[in-house]
Parts: sequence; structure tokens; C-alpha cells
Amino acid sequence: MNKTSKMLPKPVIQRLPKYLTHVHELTSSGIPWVSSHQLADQLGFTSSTVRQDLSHLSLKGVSKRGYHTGQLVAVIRSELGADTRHRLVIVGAGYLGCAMALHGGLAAHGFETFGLFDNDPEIIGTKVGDFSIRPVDALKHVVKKEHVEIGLIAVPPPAAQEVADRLVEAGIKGILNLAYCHVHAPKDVVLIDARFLASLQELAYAIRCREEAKTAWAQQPEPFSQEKQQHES
Amino acid sequence: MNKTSKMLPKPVIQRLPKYLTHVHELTSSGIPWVSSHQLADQLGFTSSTVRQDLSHLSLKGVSKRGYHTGQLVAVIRSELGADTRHRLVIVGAGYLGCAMALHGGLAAHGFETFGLFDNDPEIIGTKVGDFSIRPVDALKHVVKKEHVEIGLIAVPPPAAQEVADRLVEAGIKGILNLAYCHVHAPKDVVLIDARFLASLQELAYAIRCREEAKTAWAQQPEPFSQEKQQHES
DNA sequence: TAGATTGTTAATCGATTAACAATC
DNA sequence: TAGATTGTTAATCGATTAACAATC
Repeated sequence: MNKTSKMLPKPVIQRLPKYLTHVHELTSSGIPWVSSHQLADQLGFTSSTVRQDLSHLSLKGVSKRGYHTGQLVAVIRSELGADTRHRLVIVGAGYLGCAMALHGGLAAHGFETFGLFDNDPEIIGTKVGDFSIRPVDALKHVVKKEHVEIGLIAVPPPAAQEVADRLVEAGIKGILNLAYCHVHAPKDVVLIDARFLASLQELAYAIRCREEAKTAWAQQPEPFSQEKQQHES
Repeated sequence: MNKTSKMLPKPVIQRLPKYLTHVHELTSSGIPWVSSHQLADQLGFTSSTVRQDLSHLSLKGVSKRGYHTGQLVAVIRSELGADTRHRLVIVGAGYLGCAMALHGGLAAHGFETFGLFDNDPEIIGTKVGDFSIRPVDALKHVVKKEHVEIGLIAVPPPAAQEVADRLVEAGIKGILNLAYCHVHAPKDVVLIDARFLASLQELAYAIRCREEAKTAWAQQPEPFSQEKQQHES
């Protein structure tokens, strides 16, 4: 349906990149149609979820065939804004910030870097690929002049909040926080956390729970195991 | 309550690192008690959510005082397994993989790297910090020998699925996928996506929606704006 | 004591899944 | 035509928020 300026539910937005990359592969393989059941199997969703998700987009599936892969790629790209260019700055020129600056995928997906900033006098002026590292004091000037929308926080946690404040003050519209800490921004600035350390902790936690469940399962002599197996199958 | 091997709801697990880093700061500032309302204000949750979340942990709040910050840090660390060491390998020695290998935060939080792998003959053998880059063929041997639990996928999307298969075959227990694509793993292997490009797209999407909403709001002469403002305040 | 704060139950909200008529 | 598949409504599930008795 895709009514203008109606924000899609967050879980849907988070699934769109998965559909996009996967269906793009299908088109590359010359597969012209894909059904909700196939997508569900391939991506680990249910077919209901797939149909609900895609019903938000401006395309129609076809009975007995499914969705046209080429069209699907096009409308998801359009919905995600994958065809428009976004302007960003990176604050923090440590390993992570530099990796972001040099990572080809950013530019390839329309995210153009307009500056790499740091506060360490030792490295200011140093070249990182095409960028020369600039002082954080220059942030505001660059953001204004280049109409930068997005700021990446790639500094150590103790400095993250101050960097966020500087970005907000510079007039940034959205922040991606890569630092392992909570940062606060006023509610007219969008803030999304992408903290791989938190993801790693979540992963380690999930692994531990699996192990414990397995152990418990092995130790406990389940009286009704037959029934349970039926339920699981 | 913290009943053994009972997995906490995912949203709770994802909030725990936020509580942890924030309350850790409070302890460092010598603040001994914090209430659910204070935590809610500081982290952007509701006090109900805070109390619900913390009720899963093995600690008791105190009427009129709240939660003891030191104890809170301890039980969250324990629940997250932040005090145990985790063994990982990194596959892909591009900018991102190398940044992960060199990032001090990993080791500081108990994630120990046991190898950095790549398939490019040009860079195999090269030193990256203390690691020398090894061929992906050596993956299985290292994972078995060092009892590695976690694998990081830091290769370009076209190679990601094959790397995932190799990690699974090597007997890894969990995978953190940093590549911008969907990868599949058998259900006894935990897989978590940490794709900053997807996060950036989500951010850009949210920014666009805000803009559009603002424009719509400015253009449409809302007849009931008075009432609406009351609701918002 | 009075008032603030917890822990927990109940109500609300939103997302996922199931079901099925409409369609090709 | 018969059967597979969509789009959508209804049912289920789970998470968040509200409310309030118990507590210090």
C-alpha cells in the first residue's frame, strides 16, 4: 500500500535488508518469481510474516506464481532509500573508525563519508585512504557546509556522550553509535545503536543457555519423552 | 528470581548491557543507590520496564532507596557472563576483520581472539598486531584445538555463506555475522547479525520518515492542533 | 508516621501466526 | 477445472505499561 510518510513497523524495516540481499541474489541467478513460502524457507521466517511484510510495499504478488523478483528488489530498494545518497561523518579514527572510512561497502550502498575526525593531536592531519584526519572542533563547520545528515560514533565509551553532544550541536539528523555504552540524544535526533560488543555478549549468552538446556535435558530422565518428541516433530 | 537455565526474553538481554555500562558509571561516581525511575529517565525506558527487567535478576531492590549500584553491576555481569572468557576466531582480514582483531575492547570484555583467517594468498602470513593471517583451511584445526566457541564473519557478502558453512563444519557454537547479507546456519548453532550497513539503512529510513512527517505537519493546517498538543504534553 | 519505592498482577499494545476467501 | 498462492482478517502470542498492595 505504501501510503506516503507512514513509517513501517520496526521489525519490518529490519527484515527488509534481508529480503533485499537475498532476492537480489535470486535475480542474479535468473530466477524471475519467488513465493512467500520459498522466501520463508530461505530466510527463516514464516510465509505469513513474508506476506504481511510485503503487503506494506507497493507491489502485488501474483496467484500461483508469487512475487516478481526484479520488481521486489526495486520496491525494497526504493522503500529503504537505497537509491538515494546519504552524507555522513565518522568521529573517532581508531581501528574501527578507520575501518568504516575505508570499507568499500559504505560508498557502494550510497553512504558517502565527508570527514574522519579525532581529537588526538598525534594523528590529526594523518591520511587514512583519501581522508585526512581532522580535529573534532572542525565538525560543526563540515556538517553545516556539506549538509551531513549522519554521524558515526567510533570513539571509546568515555568520549561517546561528548561526541554525541557535539554532533547534535552541529545539526546532525541521525547518529549511529558503535561505542559500547548508552548515549543520549534529544528526541528530534534519531539514534541507533550498532554495538558489536553487546551483540557478542548476547551471542555468548545464547550459547550458554543452549548448553545449559542441553545438559539439563541429558541429565533429567524425562518420563514423557515420547510425547514431547511428537510435539516437536 | 534467576531460575537456572531459563533464558531471559530477548528484549531484556538487549537492555542488560545498557544497564551495565550506565550503572557502572554510577558506581564509579560513588553513587550507591539508584531507583527504577532514575534509571528509566537516564536510559530512556519506563520505570515499569526497569522493574520488570531487574526482577529477572537475583537481587532485591529496597523500598525508598532503590537498587544498590554495586550489586546491580555484579549481578548483570554475572547474568551476561561478562566475567567468563570467550574464545573466538575472525574470518576475513579486510579492514573490518583487522579492526576487530586489533580492537582493545574485545579482550577487555573477555573475548579472546584465537586466529585471524583469510583466503587471499597475498596476505596470508602477514602480521596484524600479534596475529599472523592464516588460511581458512586451517580453521577447523584451530577451532578444535583451541576449543573456540564463536566465529566472526567479516568477509564480503559473496563469501559469507561459505565461511558460515566452514565455521559450522569446524564445530563452532555461535556466529556473529558482520556481512551485509543473510547467512544460514543449522538451528543448533546460534547466529546473530551485527550488520552496520543494515543499521545505517534503518537510520536513514527513520530520518526520512521524520522529515516527511515534519513536512506533512507543516503543510497540513491541522484543525485540531490544540487538542493534539494537549495529548502530546 | 507519611511518603517513596519495590515486586507483581492485570491491562494494553503491537507483532506474529493461522485461516480462508479471492484469484489466476 | 483443480490446485496453488496471494491479501487480509482474526486469533494468538509476547512485551510493555499501568496500577497498586506490601514494604521500609
